[in-house]
Amino acid sequence: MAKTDNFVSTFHEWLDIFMHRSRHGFIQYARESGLSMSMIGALFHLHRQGTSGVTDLGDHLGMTSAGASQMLERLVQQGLIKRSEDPDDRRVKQIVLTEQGCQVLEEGIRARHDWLQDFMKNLTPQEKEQITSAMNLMIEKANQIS
Amino acid sequence: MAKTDNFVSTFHEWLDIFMHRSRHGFIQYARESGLSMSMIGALFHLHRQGTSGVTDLGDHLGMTSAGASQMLERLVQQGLIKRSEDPDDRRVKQIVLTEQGCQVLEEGIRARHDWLQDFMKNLTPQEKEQITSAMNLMIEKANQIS
DNA sequence: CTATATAATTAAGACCTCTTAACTATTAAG
DNA sequence: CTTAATAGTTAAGAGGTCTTAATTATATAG
Repeated sequence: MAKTDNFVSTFHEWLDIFMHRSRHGFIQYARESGLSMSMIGALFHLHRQGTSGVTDLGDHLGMTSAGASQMLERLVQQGLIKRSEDPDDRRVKQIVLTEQGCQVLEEGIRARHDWLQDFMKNLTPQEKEQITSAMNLMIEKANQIS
Repeated sequence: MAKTDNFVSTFHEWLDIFMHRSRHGFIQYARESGLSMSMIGALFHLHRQGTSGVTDLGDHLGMTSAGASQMLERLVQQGLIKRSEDPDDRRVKQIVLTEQGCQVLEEGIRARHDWLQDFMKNLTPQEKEQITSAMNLMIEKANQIS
Protein backbone atom coordinates (compact mmCIF):
# COMPACT_ATOMS: atom_id res chain seq x y z
CA MET A 1 0.00 0.00 0.00
CA ALA A 2 2.77 2.36 0.93
CA LYS A 3 4.56 1.28 -2.21
CA THR A 4 1.50 1.99 -4.37
CA ASP A 5 1.09 5.43 -2.85
CA ASN A 6 4.73 6.11 -3.47
CA PHE A 7 4.33 5.08 -7.09
CA VAL A 8 1.27 7.29 -7.55
CA SER A 9 2.80 10.34 -5.93
CA THR A 10 6.06 9.93 -7.83
CA PHE A 11 4.16 9.56 -11.06
CA HIS A 12 2.17 12.70 -10.36
CA GLU A 13 5.21 14.67 -9.34
CA TRP A 14 6.88 13.79 -12.61
CA LEU A 15 3.75 14.68 -14.60
CA ASP A 16 3.56 17.98 -12.78
CA ILE A 17 7.10 18.88 -13.74
CA PHE A 18 6.67 17.63 -17.26
CA MET A 19 3.40 19.46 -17.83
CA HIS A 20 4.81 22.66 -16.44
CA ARG A 21 7.72 22.51 -18.86
CA SER A 22 5.53 21.68 -21.84
CA ARG A 23 2.74 24.12 -21.22
CA HIS A 24 4.47 27.36 -22.04
CA GLY A 25 5.82 26.20 -25.37
CA PHE A 26 2.47 24.78 -26.31
CA ILE A 27 0.39 27.84 -25.45
CA GLN A 28 2.91 30.03 -27.22
CA TYR A 29 2.70 27.82 -30.28
CA ALA A 30 -1.09 27.76 -30.26
CA ARG A 31 -1.25 31.53 -30.04
CA GLU A 32 1.31 32.14 -32.76
CA SER A 33 -0.19 29.65 -35.16
CA GLY A 34 -3.63 31.15 -34.52
CA LEU A 35 -5.17 27.77 -33.72
CA SER A 36 -8.05 27.37 -31.30
CA MET A 37 -8.43 24.53 -28.85
CA SER A 38 -10.91 22.85 -31.18
CA MET A 39 -8.61 23.17 -34.15
CA ILE A 40 -5.73 21.64 -32.25
CA GLY A 41 -7.98 18.86 -31.05
CA ALA A 42 -9.06 18.23 -34.63
CA LEU A 43 -5.52 18.11 -35.93
CA PHE A 44 -4.45 15.66 -33.24
CA HIS A 45 -7.48 13.50 -33.85
CA LEU A 46 -6.79 13.36 -37.58
CA HIS A 47 -3.14 12.62 -36.95
CA ARG A 48 -4.15 9.57 -34.99
CA GLN A 49 -7.20 8.41 -36.92
CA GLY A 50 -5.87 9.19 -40.37
CA THR A 51 -9.34 10.18 -41.56
CA SER A 52 -12.67 11.19 -40.07
CA GLY A 53 -16.10 12.52 -40.99
CA VAL A 54 -17.32 15.96 -39.95
CA THR A 55 -19.92 14.77 -37.45
CA ASP A 56 -17.57 12.18 -35.94
CA LEU A 57 -14.98 14.84 -35.37
CA GLY A 58 -17.54 17.19 -33.85
CA ASP A 59 -18.76 14.48 -31.49
CA HIS A 60 -15.22 13.76 -30.42
CA LEU A 61 -14.66 17.42 -29.62
CA GLY A 62 -18.04 17.90 -28.00
CA MET A 63 -19.48 20.33 -30.52
CA THR A 64 -22.29 20.31 -33.08
CA SER A 65 -21.63 19.17 -36.62
CA ALA A 66 -22.47 22.69 -37.81
CA GLY A 67 -19.74 24.11 -35.63
CA ALA A 68 -17.35 21.40 -36.71
CA SER A 69 -18.08 22.16 -40.35
CA GLN A 70 -17.24 25.84 -39.86
CA MET A 71 -14.10 25.11 -37.90
CA LEU A 72 -12.92 22.66 -40.56
CA GLU A 73 -13.63 25.24 -43.25
CA ARG A 74 -11.16 27.54 -41.52
CA LEU A 75 -8.59 24.74 -41.40
CA VAL A 76 -9.11 24.11 -45.11
CA GLN A 77 -8.54 27.80 -45.82
CA GLN A 78 -5.31 27.60 -43.85
CA GLY A 79 -4.27 24.62 -45.94
CA LEU A 80 -3.96 22.29 -42.96
CA ILE A 81 -6.62 19.75 -43.92
CA LYS A 82 -8.26 18.43 -47.08
CA ARG A 83 -11.90 17.44 -47.61
CA SER A 84 -13.03 14.83 -50.11
CA GLU A 85 -16.15 12.82 -50.77
CA ASP A 86 -16.41 9.33 -49.35
CA PRO A 87 -16.99 7.09 -52.39
CA ASP A 88 -18.87 4.54 -50.27
CA ASP A 89 -21.35 7.08 -48.89
CA ARG A 90 -21.41 10.31 -50.76
CA ARG A 91 -23.09 12.14 -47.89
CA VAL A 92 -19.93 12.00 -45.80
CA LYS A 93 -16.74 13.94 -46.31
CA GLN A 94 -13.39 12.38 -45.58
CA ILE A 95 -11.17 14.80 -43.71
CA VAL A 96 -7.41 14.24 -43.79
CA LEU A 97 -4.36 16.25 -42.79
CA THR A 98 -2.40 17.85 -45.60
CA GLU A 99 1.35 17.58 -45.54
CA GLN A 100 1.46 21.14 -44.25
CA GLY A 101 -1.03 20.28 -41.53
CA CYS A 102 1.14 17.40 -40.48
CA GLN A 103 4.17 19.67 -40.37
CA VAL A 104 2.42 22.32 -38.29
CA LEU A 105 1.25 19.70 -35.83
CA GLU A 106 4.66 18.13 -35.43
CA GLU A 107 6.21 21.56 -35.05
CA GLY A 108 3.83 22.16 -32.18
CA ILE A 109 4.78 18.91 -30.54
CA ARG A 110 8.43 19.79 -30.96
CA ALA A 111 7.89 23.27 -29.49
CA ARG A 112 6.35 21.55 -26.54
CA HIS A 113 9.37 19.39 -25.98
CA ASP A 114 12.20 21.79 -26.63
CA TRP A 115 13.34 21.68 -23.05
CA LEU A 116 13.92 17.94 -23.36
CA GLN A 117 17.18 18.67 -25.15
CA ASP A 118 18.61 20.22 -22.01
CA PHE A 119 17.12 17.48 -19.92
CA MET A 120 18.83 14.76 -21.90
CA LYS A 121 22.24 16.36 -21.73
CA ASN A 122 22.38 15.73 -18.00
CA LEU A 123 21.97 11.98 -18.32
CA THR A 124 24.71 9.38 -18.38
CA PRO A 125 24.39 6.41 -20.77
CA GLN A 126 23.48 4.19 -17.82
CA GLU A 127 20.74 6.55 -16.74
CA LYS A 128 19.39 6.74 -20.26
CA GLU A 129 19.27 3.00 -20.38
CA GLN A 130 17.38 2.80 -17.11
CA ILE A 131 14.83 5.35 -18.28
CA THR A 132 14.46 3.77 -21.71
CA SER A 133 13.76 0.46 -20.09
CA ALA A 134 11.06 1.89 -17.83
CA MET A 135 9.54 3.82 -20.73
CA ASN A 136 9.33 0.72 -22.86
CA LEU A 137 7.57 -1.05 -20.05
CA MET A 138 5.06 1.79 -19.78
CA ILE A 139 4.49 1.87 -23.52
CA GLU A 140 3.76 -1.83 -23.52
CA LYS A 141 1.35 -1.55 -20.61
CA ALA A 142 -0.37 1.55 -21.94
CA ASN A 143 -1.04 -0.18 -25.23
CA GLN A 144 -2.81 -2.97 -23.38
CA ILE A 145 -5.52 -0.66 -22.07
CA SER A 146 -7.56 0.64 -24.96
CA MET B 1 24.81 7.20 -30.71
CA ALA B 2 22.46 4.36 -31.46
CA LYS B 3 21.71 4.21 -27.77
CA THR B 4 20.92 7.93 -27.65
CA ASP B 5 18.63 7.68 -30.64
CA ASN B 6 16.89 4.78 -29.01
CA PHE B 7 16.44 6.79 -25.87
CA VAL B 8 15.06 9.77 -27.77
CA SER B 9 12.66 7.75 -29.86
CA THR B 10 11.45 5.76 -26.87
CA PHE B 11 10.95 8.94 -24.93
CA HIS B 12 8.95 10.48 -27.75
CA GLU B 13 6.88 7.38 -28.26
CA TRP B 14 5.89 7.41 -24.62
CA LEU B 15 5.10 11.13 -24.74
CA ASP B 16 2.98 10.52 -27.81
CA ILE B 17 0.93 7.89 -26.02
CA PHE B 18 0.70 9.90 -22.86
CA MET B 19 -0.34 13.10 -24.62
CA HIS B 20 -2.93 11.27 -26.63
CA ARG B 21 -4.49 9.88 -23.48
CA SER B 22 -4.42 13.21 -21.68
CA ARG B 23 -5.61 15.42 -24.47
CA HIS B 24 -9.20 14.31 -24.70
CA GLY B 25 -9.90 14.76 -21.03
CA PHE B 26 -8.24 18.12 -21.02
CA ILE B 27 -10.02 19.56 -24.06
CA GLN B 28 -13.30 18.24 -22.73
CA TYR B 29 -12.62 19.91 -19.41
CA ALA B 30 -11.63 23.20 -21.00
CA ARG B 31 -14.78 23.25 -23.09
CA GLU B 32 -17.09 22.37 -20.23
CA SER B 33 -15.57 24.85 -17.83
CA GLY B 34 -15.74 27.54 -20.51
CA LEU B 35 -12.10 28.49 -20.12
CA SER B 36 -10.04 29.82 -23.00
CA MET B 37 -6.42 28.93 -23.64
CA SER B 38 -5.33 32.22 -22.10
CA MET B 39 -7.42 31.66 -19.02
CA ILE B 40 -5.99 28.21 -18.49
CA GLY B 41 -2.51 29.57 -19.02
CA ALA B 42 -3.20 32.27 -16.46
CA LEU B 43 -4.51 29.81 -13.88
CA PHE B 44 -1.49 27.55 -14.29
CA HIS B 45 0.87 30.49 -14.08
CA LEU B 46 -0.74 31.72 -10.89
CA HIS B 47 -0.72 28.23 -9.43
CA ARG B 48 3.03 28.12 -9.88
CA GLN B 49 3.95 31.71 -9.16
CA GLY B 50 1.52 32.28 -6.34
CA THR B 51 0.98 35.88 -7.38
CA SER B 52 1.53 38.05 -10.44
CA GLY B 53 0.80 41.50 -11.83
CA VAL B 54 -1.47 42.10 -14.81
CA THR B 55 1.25 43.13 -17.25
CA ASP B 56 3.58 40.33 -16.15
CA LEU B 57 0.87 37.79 -16.77
CA GLY B 58 0.08 39.30 -20.16
CA ASP B 59 3.72 39.19 -21.18
CA HIS B 60 3.96 35.58 -20.12
CA LEU B 61 0.95 34.70 -22.27
CA GLY B 62 2.03 36.86 -25.18
CA MET B 63 -0.82 39.37 -25.02
CA THR B 64 -1.22 43.08 -24.28
CA SER B 65 -1.86 44.27 -20.76
CA ALA B 66 -5.24 45.57 -21.91
CA GLY B 67 -6.21 42.12 -23.11
CA ALA B 68 -4.87 40.56 -19.93
CA SER B 69 -6.89 42.99 -17.84
CA GLN B 70 -10.10 42.03 -19.61
CA MET B 71 -9.41 38.33 -19.40
CA LEU B 72 -8.63 38.61 -15.70
CA GLU B 73 -11.86 40.55 -15.21
CA ARG B 74 -13.74 37.54 -16.58
CA LEU B 75 -11.84 35.23 -14.23
CA VAL B 76 -12.73 37.51 -11.31
CA GLN B 77 -16.40 37.37 -12.30
CA GLN B 78 -16.18 33.58 -12.35
CA GLY B 79 -14.68 33.68 -8.88
CA LEU B 80 -11.48 31.94 -9.89
CA ILE B 81 -9.03 34.73 -9.07
CA LYS B 82 -8.81 37.69 -6.72
CA ARG B 83 -7.29 41.12 -7.37
CA SER B 84 -5.80 43.34 -4.71
CA GLU B 85 -3.58 46.36 -4.55
CA ASP B 86 0.14 45.92 -4.06
CA PRO B 87 0.93 47.94 -0.90
CA ASP B 88 4.50 48.55 -2.07
CA ASP B 89 3.49 50.03 -5.41
CA ARG B 90 -0.10 51.04 -5.59
CA ARG B 91 -0.07 51.06 -9.38
CA VAL B 92 0.18 47.27 -9.53
CA LYS B 93 -2.50 44.72 -8.72
CA GLN B 94 -1.66 41.44 -7.10
CA ILE B 95 -3.50 38.58 -8.77
CA VAL B 96 -3.97 35.33 -6.85
CA LEU B 97 -6.04 32.19 -7.26
CA THR B 98 -9.09 31.86 -5.05
CA GLU B 99 -9.74 28.54 -3.39
CA GLN B 100 -12.34 27.85 -6.03
CA GLY B 101 -9.85 28.67 -8.76
CA CYS B 102 -7.42 26.23 -7.24
CA GLN B 103 -10.09 23.55 -7.14
CA VAL B 104 -11.11 24.07 -10.75
CA LEU B 105 -7.50 23.85 -11.86
CA GLU B 106 -6.79 20.67 -9.95
CA GLU B 107 -10.00 19.15 -11.25
CA GLY B 108 -8.72 19.82 -14.74
CA ILE B 109 -5.43 18.15 -13.99
CA ARG B 110 -7.26 15.18 -12.56
CA ALA B 111 -9.55 14.95 -15.59
CA ARG B 112 -6.44 14.82 -17.68
CA HIS B 113 -5.09 11.84 -15.78
CA ASP B 114 -8.17 9.73 -15.30
CA TRP B 115 -6.88 7.01 -17.55
CA LEU B 116 -3.87 6.51 -15.28
CA GLN B 117 -6.05 4.50 -12.91
CA ASP B 118 -6.50 1.80 -15.53
CA PHE B 119 -2.86 2.02 -16.47
CA MET B 120 -1.70 1.37 -12.94
CA LYS B 121 -3.91 -1.65 -12.46
CA ASN B 122 -1.87 -3.57 -15.02
CA LEU B 123 1.42 -3.18 -13.17
CA THR B 124 3.01 -5.66 -10.79
CA PRO B 125 4.74 -4.35 -7.66
CA GLN B 126 8.12 -5.01 -9.28
CA GLU B 127 7.14 -3.05 -12.35
CA LYS B 128 5.90 -0.17 -10.24
CA GLU B 129 9.18 -0.13 -8.42
CA GLN B 130 11.14 -0.04 -11.65
CA ILE B 131 9.06 2.85 -12.99
CA THR B 132 9.14 4.75 -9.71
CA SER B 133 12.90 4.51 -9.67
CA ALA B 134 13.21 5.86 -13.22
CA MET B 135 10.70 8.64 -12.48
CA ASN B 136 12.63 9.72 -9.41
CA LEU B 137 15.77 9.89 -11.49
CA MET B 138 14.00 12.07 -14.06
CA ILE B 139 12.54 14.33 -11.40
CA GLU B 140 15.99 14.87 -9.93
CA LYS B 141 17.52 15.62 -13.33
CA ALA B 142 14.67 17.86 -14.43
CA ASN B 143 15.03 19.96 -11.32
CA GLN B 144 18.67 20.57 -12.15
CA ILE B 145 17.83 22.42 -15.37
CA SER B 146 16.02 25.65 -14.59
C1' DC C 1 -41.56 4.85 -55.25
C1' DT C 2 -42.22 7.34 -50.91
C1' DA C 3 -41.08 8.52 -46.45
C1' DT C 4 -37.63 8.89 -43.17
C1' DA C 5 -33.01 9.28 -41.51
C1' DT C 6 -28.39 10.90 -41.96
C1' DA C 7 -24.27 14.03 -43.39
C1' DA C 8 -22.84 18.27 -44.34
C1' DT C 9 -23.39 23.04 -45.14
C1' DT C 10 -25.15 27.78 -44.69
C1' DA C 11 -27.22 31.85 -42.35
C1' DA C 12 -28.26 34.53 -38.39
C1' DG C 13 -27.12 35.73 -34.07
C1' DA C 14 -24.93 35.66 -29.33
C1' DC C 15 -20.93 35.92 -27.03
C1' DC C 16 -15.77 35.70 -26.55
C1' DT C 17 -11.17 37.38 -27.39
C1' DC C 18 -8.04 40.25 -28.64
C1' DT C 19 -6.06 44.89 -30.46
C1' DT C 20 -5.23 49.92 -30.43
C1' DA C 21 -6.05 54.29 -28.40
C1' DA C 22 -7.39 57.17 -24.76
C1' DC C 23 -7.50 57.81 -19.86
C1' DT C 24 -6.52 57.65 -14.63
C1' DA C 25 -3.53 56.86 -10.83
C1' DT C 26 0.89 56.33 -9.02
C1' DT C 27 5.86 56.48 -8.97
C1' DA C 28 10.47 58.17 -10.17
C1' DA C 29 13.76 61.55 -12.06
C1' DG C 30 15.40 66.13 -12.93
C1' DC D 1 7.39 70.89 -8.44
C1' DT D 2 7.21 69.36 -13.12
C1' DT D 3 7.90 65.90 -16.38
C1' DA D 4 8.23 61.44 -17.88
C1' DA D 5 7.53 56.55 -17.13
C1' DT D 6 4.76 52.75 -15.53
C1' DA D 7 0.46 49.83 -14.20
C1' DG D 8 -3.97 49.12 -14.99
C1' DT D 9 -8.54 50.00 -16.91
C1' DT D 10 -12.00 51.28 -20.34
C1' DA D 11 -14.09 51.91 -25.02
C1' DA D 12 -14.53 50.80 -29.74
C1' DG D 13 -13.99 47.66 -33.16
C1' DA D 14 -12.31 43.56 -35.92
C1' DG D 15 -12.68 38.95 -36.13
C1' DG D 16 -13.17 34.22 -34.02
C1' DT D 17 -16.13 30.62 -32.17
C1' DC D 18 -19.91 28.60 -31.16
C1' DT D 19 -25.31 27.67 -31.25
C1' DT D 20 -29.93 26.78 -33.49
C1' DA D 21 -32.68 26.49 -37.57
C1' DA D 22 -33.17 25.88 -42.35
C1' DT D 23 -31.43 23.69 -46.61
C1' DT D 24 -29.39 20.31 -49.84
C1' DA D 25 -27.88 15.81 -51.11
C1' DT D 26 -27.70 11.06 -50.35
C1' DA D 27 -28.99 6.62 -48.39
C1' DT D 28 -32.18 3.25 -46.36
C1' DA D 29 -36.68 1.02 -45.05
C1' DG D 30 -41.24 -0.26 -46.06
